[in-house]
Amino acid sequence: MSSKRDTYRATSKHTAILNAATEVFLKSGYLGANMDDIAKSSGVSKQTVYAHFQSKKDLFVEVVGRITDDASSMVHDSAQASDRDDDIAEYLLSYAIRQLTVVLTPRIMQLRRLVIGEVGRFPELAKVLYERGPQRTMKALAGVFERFSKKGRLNVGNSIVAASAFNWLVMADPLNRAMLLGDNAIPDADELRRHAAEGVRIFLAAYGRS
Amino acid sequence: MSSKRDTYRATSKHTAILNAATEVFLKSGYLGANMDDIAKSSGVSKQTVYAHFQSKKDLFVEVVGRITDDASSMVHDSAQASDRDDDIAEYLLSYAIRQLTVVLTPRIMQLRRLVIGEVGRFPELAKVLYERGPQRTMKALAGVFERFSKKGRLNVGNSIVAASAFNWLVMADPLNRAMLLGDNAIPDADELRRHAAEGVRIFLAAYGRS
DNA sequence: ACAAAGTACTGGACTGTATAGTTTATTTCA
DNA sequence: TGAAATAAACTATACAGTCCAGTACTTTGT
Repeated sequence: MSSKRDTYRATSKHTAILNAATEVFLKSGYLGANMDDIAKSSGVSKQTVYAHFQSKKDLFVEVVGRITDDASSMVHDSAQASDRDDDIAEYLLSYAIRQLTVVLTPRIMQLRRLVIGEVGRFPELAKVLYERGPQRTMKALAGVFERFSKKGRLNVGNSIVAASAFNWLVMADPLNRAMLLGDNAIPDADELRRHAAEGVRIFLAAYGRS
Repeated sequence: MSSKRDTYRATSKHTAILNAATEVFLKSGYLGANMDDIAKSSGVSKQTVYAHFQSKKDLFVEVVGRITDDASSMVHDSAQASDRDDDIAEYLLSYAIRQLTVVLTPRIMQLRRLVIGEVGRFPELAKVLYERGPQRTMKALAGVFERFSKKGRLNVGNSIVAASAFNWLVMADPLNRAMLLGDNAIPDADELRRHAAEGVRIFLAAYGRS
């Protein structure tokens, strides 16, 4: 806790450790990872690792927290051009494709697997991943839908319900396939686009106004 | 391999070991589980465990395979009353509720977490889980949809695409919540019914014929 | 029926290895 | 000179898998 900068402990080593630990944990899981490996692969002595992080658990929590944050902002940074009066179908399609493209990467898939496998040991991490992942996405979408709805361009009762429907219409199938079948099951850009388009079509059939 | 019944090795102990191992693996994960615990909790000596199963890996594979099979048949055994000329909405709703009720149990959720966490070490198990889970469901649904479609009561292009859409409209949100937020996030029967109804509504808006 | 022979099982000690975290003596560098 | 870092040895524990000596059960031949 408190501050890692109590004295002049090198920032570069701190991040070197975090980076190495990230790779090791992603590859081997929490129990499978080993602190000697992490130290060696950070180019740092084991003692230094323990100078920067109190324990394996602490290190793991920081690692997962950091990737989760990074991934979350990657998803939500680009584009928020919500209010444009363009074709709604167009808007939803590009939203869907961006979402799919960002989330369906080996790294984020592996993070999900890791966190899900450790729900028992680290329930907090999974909760945070849910909040910064699906939940954050759905809240953002719900806001957009409400605005569209007020302009009479969408017919949405409960905007959160609609957002969840849209989100999972788009994400669920490829996400679940990739989770269980591995990175080879990640669809290519073409398939992604077709899948996203069908999701948009279904959504607009249920919530559209025209 | 070959046969466990080469001689008169007791079936009761075999299943006692499997049952105990199931609990231990579900609770602690693959690496977290420990063969002494499994032996003790089977009421059997460690030597006997190794007489019935060659190694921890073998035992794990059998355990996961067995729960997967059980779960899969639980989902697919009850009801296949497809061709009845009832209300389609009614049919879909009951299908959805049954599916949700069977899958959203702590045991099956924990199995999914376990298998997902071990995709790296045991990719085959995850593949089998996918095939006997979502894939099997979607194939069955696709068959039903095609029949409805031929009778002109549904307007489905690619039946697999439609089946996937329906399946995930119904399953994705509660499944993902429960995966990450734990068993407390499993919705009660009322919530389940409302969620299923909205899924059916969306699906019929896109694929219905009326 | 009965005994001999083989098979299953037990309990516990044992081997070998892995690994989280600590300690110590030494070196680097500001 | 003094904090930060290093390397390497060390502690303590955990655990997969094996070995062994002895007990109990099942089968088979008579």
